[in-house]
This record gives sequence, C-alpha cells and structure tokens, in this order.
Amino acid sequence: MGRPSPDTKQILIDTALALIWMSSYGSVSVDDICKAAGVKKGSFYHFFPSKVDLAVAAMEHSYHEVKPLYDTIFSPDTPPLRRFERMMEVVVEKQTETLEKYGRVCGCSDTSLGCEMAGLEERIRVKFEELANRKKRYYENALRDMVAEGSLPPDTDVKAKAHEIFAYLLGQMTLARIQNDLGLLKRDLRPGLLGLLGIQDKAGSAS
Amino acid sequence: MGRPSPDTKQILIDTALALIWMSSYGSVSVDDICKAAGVKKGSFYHFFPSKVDLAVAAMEHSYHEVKPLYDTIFSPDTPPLRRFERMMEVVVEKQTETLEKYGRVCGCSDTSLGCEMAGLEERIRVKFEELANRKKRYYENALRDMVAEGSLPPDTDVKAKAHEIFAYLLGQMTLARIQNDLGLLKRDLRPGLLGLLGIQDKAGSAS
DNA sequence: AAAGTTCTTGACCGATCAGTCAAGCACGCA
DNA sequence: TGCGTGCTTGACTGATCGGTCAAGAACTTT
Repeated sequence: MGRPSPDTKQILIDTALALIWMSSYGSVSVDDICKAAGVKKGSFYHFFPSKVDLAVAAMEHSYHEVKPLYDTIFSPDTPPLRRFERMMEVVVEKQTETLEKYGRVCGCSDTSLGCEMAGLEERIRVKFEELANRKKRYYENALRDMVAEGSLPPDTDVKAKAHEIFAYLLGQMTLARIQNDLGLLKRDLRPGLLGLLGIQDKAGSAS
Repeated sequence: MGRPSPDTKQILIDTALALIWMSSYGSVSVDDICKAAGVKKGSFYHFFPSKVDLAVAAMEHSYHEVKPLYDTIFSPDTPPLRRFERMMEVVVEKQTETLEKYGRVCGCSDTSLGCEMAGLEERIRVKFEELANRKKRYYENALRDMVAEGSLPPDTDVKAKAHEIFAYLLGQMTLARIQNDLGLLKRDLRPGLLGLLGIQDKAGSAS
C-alpha cells in the first residue's frame, strides 16, 4: 500500500483542537492550523476534504482521549455518588491543566464548537449529539445504581436527571470559559450538583 | 445639530443581533449585516467604529429589551419561588417565539457571543460579565426573600446559589440551541431548578 | 530496478473579509 | 437663501479566506 502514513494527520488534529479550543472555529483559519502544525496546506487537504471535517475529527479525537478516564471514574467498583464527586474533581483538575497549558480557561471544546457551529454545520451538530449521549450514558448508569441502592427515589426519571446534570456541568464550564476564571467553578460546581441529586452537602454551603 | 438621526443605527443593531444570534459572530460579515439591513457599508462605519462595537451595542440592546420583563417577573409583589417558576415559563415562551421567528432554537445570544468571543475580544467579555451580574442580582434578591420567608435555610450562600441557577439555565439553553430542540428544555428545566433550590416538585419527576 | 501508491510542496484561484475615503446629499438653522 | 452638519453612497484597498492543482519526492511492492 505504498508509503506508510506518518503522524501528520494526528498533528493536524491536535493542533486544530488546541487552537479552536482556545479561541473559536471561525477565528482560526486553515492557514493558522497549518502554520502551527508545520504542515503545508496541500497536505492538509490531502487528509481532510474540508475544514469542517477536521473539526469533526477533532471532536471525535477529544472524546477518545478522555474515554479511559471516564471508564475509570464511572467504574461500577466505585459507589455511584463518589463517581459524580470524582468527576467534578477531575473537571476542575483538567481545567486547571489547560489553563496552565494554554494560558486561559477553555471550558468544553465540544460545547464551544457546538454552540458556534451547530446551526451552520449539521455534521458538527450530529457529532455533538453523539458525544453528549455517550457521556450522559455514564451518568445514567450511576443514577440507576443510586436508585438501586436507595439513595435516590425509585420513581426517579434517570434520563431527565442525567440531562439536568449534563446541562448544569456544561453551564458552569461555559461560564468559567467566558469569565476566564476557575474560582466560581471550584466553589459552586459541587454544591449545585449535589442539589440536583437531592443530597445535602456535608460542608453546608448547599441548601 | 444638522439633520436628526434616523433609525439606521437601531436597524443595524436589530439586524446584527438577529443574524449573529441565529448563526455566530464569525460567520456573519459586516456585508451580510448591511445587506440584510438595507444599509451601505459606509453608513455602518459612520455609526460603529468596528464590527466588535456593533456586537457590544447589540448585547447591551438585547438586555434593555428584556429588562422590563425581568422587572415584572421579579417584582417583590410575587412570592419568590413563583418568580423563578414564572421565569422558566417565560424562557420557554421566548425560545418558542424565536424558534418560530427565525426557524431555529437560538438559546441565549449573550452566551453564544461570549463563548465564541470572550477569549478574543475583551470588551465582549466585560459586557457579558456586566449583563450576567445584572441578571444574577434578580436571582439573589429572590433567594434572599426565600431565606427571609423560611423556605430556604438561613445559612444559604445566596450569591453561590444564584450562580448555580444561572449556570444551570445557561446550560439548558445552550443545549437546546445546539440540539435545535426545545423538548428537553421544556421537560427538564423546571425539575432541575427546583432541585437546585432544594424543593420537591409536586409533579414528582424531580428527585 | 521499475512500477505503483502515498504524501509533500508551493504556487495559485476567485471570493470574501474588515475597513477607508472622498464626494454628494438632505436637512436644521441663521 | 445659503451655510454647516450629519448622513449616505459606491467605489476602493490590501489582506485573508477556504480550497485546488500539478508536479515531484519518498517509500513499498513486484
């Protein structure tokens, strides 16, 4: 099959993800990505038929990169409530990492891309939906386990509650991105999520 | 002072707000706005020194447009919990209106603009923060009234809870925008917010 | 070593981008 | 009536946009 594929494609995906995550899809040009990746534009279009295809590939890649972490956090070995608590810790950790790495709070790349482009590029909307559903499935499993162990009422609408948690997390991360500040995320993420789960916070700052 | 100002400036603001809200800041050009507004580009730059200035003016305008409604909803005449419930109803109503008007779910214009541009245009970030704080102040007042009437514990961190509610609402609206569907918003907005307030839903779908 | 495939390169395209400018026009005021 | 100011107009700029292409280089296979 001729020459084996070098990692040019992966470099383009990584570079694009970083640039778009930091700023936005519309403000990052194909030339910007190529320049930062040290790749000529002709090569770019050898691997990706369009800029949108690159963005979709970057979304998929970012999921596959965190999937092992999700599998660990939401392992059935862990008590379900502890899974959510661990997830919140990891969210803050990851945001702190990217803040140090990129010099600003970046929030969730899928959400930024989705919010900007969902109305203009159907494939980005579809990819967002797919990734969102995969993540919500982790929440649903944990919620079902909470119902099973009795820490959540048996008539709980698990899918609805997973969506609420997802929306809340997404909102907190989007606000952190816009304000470029992790302070409120660190302070308010936990009590709000416990509130959504109908659980009193031991620390007392939640209702 | 010569010729009195016609409403060209306001037409530009309205048009820009609609176009950017529907798609995004980056995908709407000054030419697009001018064409849709029936205004020549020279006139545009007579009123606004740059595209960003127009965006900031549009954000400010969108707030002033809904402010009377906020004042009504959060009037001290209304019981505080009822204020939040009314706000959720109005959010769904407004989203339904824009869906019919523009053919798609648009979410919150400030959030979309903020998420896309906060890292690139400081003035947009600052304006977002200003408007967000103004809105959160309505929530804080209502929460304080709930504490006063005893429906919320006296040690409630009112500012933190207002931020949680704001983040949750913003997340639900952003998701509705991306998915271009009001179904989940209509179904899940209310129980989640009641959960954040630590209140059982009479309808039973909340925890 | 020749043929075949994959990847790279750099020049190139028409369209569009945000923004400029000088001239003209319409109105309020004197 | 005529002057001054504010608004409009349309042509214009240089840069940049996403995307194309033909030719060649690098590597595998035969």
